[in-house]
Amino acid sequence: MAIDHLDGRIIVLLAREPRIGVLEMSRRLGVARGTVQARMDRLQANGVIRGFGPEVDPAALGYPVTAFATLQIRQGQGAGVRAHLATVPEVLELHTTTGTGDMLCRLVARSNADLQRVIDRVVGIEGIVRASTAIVMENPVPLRIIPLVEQAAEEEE
Amino acid sequence: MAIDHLDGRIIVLLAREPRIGVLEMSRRLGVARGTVQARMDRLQANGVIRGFGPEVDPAALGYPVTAFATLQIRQGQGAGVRAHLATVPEVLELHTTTGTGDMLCRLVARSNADLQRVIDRVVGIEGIVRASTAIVMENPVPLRIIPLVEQAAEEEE
DNA sequence: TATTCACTGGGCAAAGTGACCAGTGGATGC
DNA sequence: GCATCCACTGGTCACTTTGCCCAGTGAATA
Repeated sequence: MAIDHLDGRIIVLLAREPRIGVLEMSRRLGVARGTVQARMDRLQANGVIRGFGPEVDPAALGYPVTAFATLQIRQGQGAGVRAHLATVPEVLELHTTTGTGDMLCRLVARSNADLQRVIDRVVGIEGIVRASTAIVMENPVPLRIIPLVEQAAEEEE
Repeated sequence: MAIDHLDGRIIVLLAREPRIGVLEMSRRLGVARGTVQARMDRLQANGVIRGFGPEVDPAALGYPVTAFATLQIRQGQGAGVRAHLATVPEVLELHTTTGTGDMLCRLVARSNADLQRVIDRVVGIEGIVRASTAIVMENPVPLRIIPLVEQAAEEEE
């Protein structure tokens, strides 16, 4: 789906001040309220904006340790491993990737010691051949989308 | 920060129906409006809820390819590399991890072919010794937080 | 030329918001 | 035992925003 400049400004504005209302947005952007409303409906209908869920900080919840685990899966065991990992709350994200039948998952834990428990639970299923874990120290670029939105909006001018 | 059962229910409710208002939440949860309001203020003040930014789907924006790149950095060049990667819109996320002075970054691209351009741009700076990239095929567990919130809430009953 | 489409600017009732208030019950400290 | 603190309740208030409607305009398209 193509995004124009106004769409881009709407998304960026939403990202910067999420609690802003449609009326206030229309004032800031200098367009009619109905326009903003229609654009937002379209963006959501097209799946560009998936939702407005609360961004929860795992660290504030007591899970300050983040790690990425690369898993090597035995042929044909992928489905079982996926289902297993989905049941572990500390698995925040799971991807299957190219390479030697690998998966990559994002984990959190209460401490470095606790991470051992999480990993034990993660690998506690048939089908995982090998797991290698990298603990996150810093997060210089937290998950972001604004630069990409701006680029996408410019390309459709 | 400790989270109790009511906090947990508030977050889960918000995650499921993000556009819900304080009044409607208080009705669903069976508590007074002021209580929900006070809890939300506290959750945000404590950083548990970071915000309510729109969740934008890169695929819908025209970037359907996701990849993770592991970068090996030459000693002492970390700062420069970080700054460089922050300027690349396709870099959605960057972590420094344990291991041999490594970084892990999440990339998106318009196609597999376009990924080459993105990677060239990523590694186009002094200080990156080696980059290995894994392309994401499936995403069986998209970034989620609800199970963790529920676990954290139960532990504080 | 006729039609379609996005946008404007306006108006309406209904609902939600932020801000208050007094009252209640439980836990804590003296 | 008693006073104090705190979170919660249930209510009010003025104000703003929402969702929904409308007719009119200008640009692009058939």
